[in-house]
Amino acid sequence: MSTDTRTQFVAAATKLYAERGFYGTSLAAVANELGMTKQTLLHHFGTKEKLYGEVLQHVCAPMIATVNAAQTLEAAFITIGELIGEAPENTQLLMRELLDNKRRAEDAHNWYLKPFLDRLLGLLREKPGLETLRDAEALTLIYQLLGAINYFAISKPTLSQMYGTETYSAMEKTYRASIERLLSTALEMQEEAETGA
Amino acid sequence: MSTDTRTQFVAAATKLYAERGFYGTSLAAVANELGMTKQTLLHHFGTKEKLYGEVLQHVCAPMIATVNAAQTLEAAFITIGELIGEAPENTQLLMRELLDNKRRAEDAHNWYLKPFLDRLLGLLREKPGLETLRDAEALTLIYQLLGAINYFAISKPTLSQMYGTETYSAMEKTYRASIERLLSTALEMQEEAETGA
DNA sequence: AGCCTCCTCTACCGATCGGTAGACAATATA
DNA sequence: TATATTGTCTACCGATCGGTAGAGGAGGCT
Repeated sequence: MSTDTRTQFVAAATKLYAERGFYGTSLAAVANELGMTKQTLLHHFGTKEKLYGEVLQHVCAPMIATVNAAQTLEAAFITIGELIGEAPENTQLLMRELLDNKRRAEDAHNWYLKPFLDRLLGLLREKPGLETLRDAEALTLIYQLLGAINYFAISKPTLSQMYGTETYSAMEKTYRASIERLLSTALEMQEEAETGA
Repeated sequence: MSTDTRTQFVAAATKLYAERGFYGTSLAAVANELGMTKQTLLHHFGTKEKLYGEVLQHVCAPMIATVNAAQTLEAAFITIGELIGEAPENTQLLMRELLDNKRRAEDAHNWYLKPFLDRLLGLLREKPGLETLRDAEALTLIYQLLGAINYFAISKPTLSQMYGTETYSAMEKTYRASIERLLSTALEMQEEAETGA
């Protein structure tokens, strides 16, 4: 079975796919990370696409588990932020997938994160006054927050170079508090709009 | 000179780089879009990297011009939203650049959008009470908004597939109003935090 | 012993990659 | 007419791509 070798390959592939993207990462490069040949890699995974599929699942699983365990929307977003901080390369990989999956529309990849989004929608609807929020409004709200978090996460190299690493780490410190304020305010606004309408 | 052929090439390259990324786009594919050979393309641009550089400049220029023309931060974000709506592939391309430029850190590419960000910072500091806002706080605020807008823009295919095109177009309708609310609320919050501290 | 499954390897395939060299036609300049 | 510049082309280069075929070692099972 050698689950060990497989998981090592998946970890190395995650790193490289995140850094260079699917097309920028060769099988030989992934195998080289472990000092092995690409043929060994192919023996375990069959094709490059299948390897990518496993990587995607491996990246999505902890995120889905995290939001499923969260009791409130606020808690969910806090743990999401922590996950991103621990493994920024996962965020990078998912962002690339978001950009690419127009072309792989028919594949199953797209759906890996649907439970994640559905859980966030569910948590949002548990808020008093928002039980009957429609998909469009709820998704809009959640996407604003996800966008703010994820975009910041992938901008580290750019921001560090433009404004210096000191400025960037200062941003990191204020960002979490800022996101929490954004979340609570967005919820209040949404609530008002609902009851007002 | 034949500026015409060059601009045609740049337009075709923009489209393909946005869709497939730098590594997923071959010179032959770009040339094929105009029914020409890759050698003709190379004759005009020298290397693939140089073509990419011109594409990047061509994408950044209208965004910088737009925010420079804007009188207020709100107006700037509204026109940014319109630009993204008109040419979503440009957003896609810039997002890819954001993911990739960790590797091209030393190149000049990264700096194409710095005037854009600096202008937004300047507009933010024109707000009463925010004149002395530090870079970190100001950038955090702006990045949340840019993140929310851009992330939504590149999620169209995914969201359309997951929740249907009707839900997505409903989101599009509410998104702009939602962003404006987010912006005004963020400004209020920031103002309070400043004066309170 | 013999067999079998798992794993890693060398060697190779056709296709495609970015890039080079140089022929040829068209236009402009003199 | 002769020359120079520009633009497009065919033909080719070495490198690398994803993937295939098959040899052979290591260890467990009967």
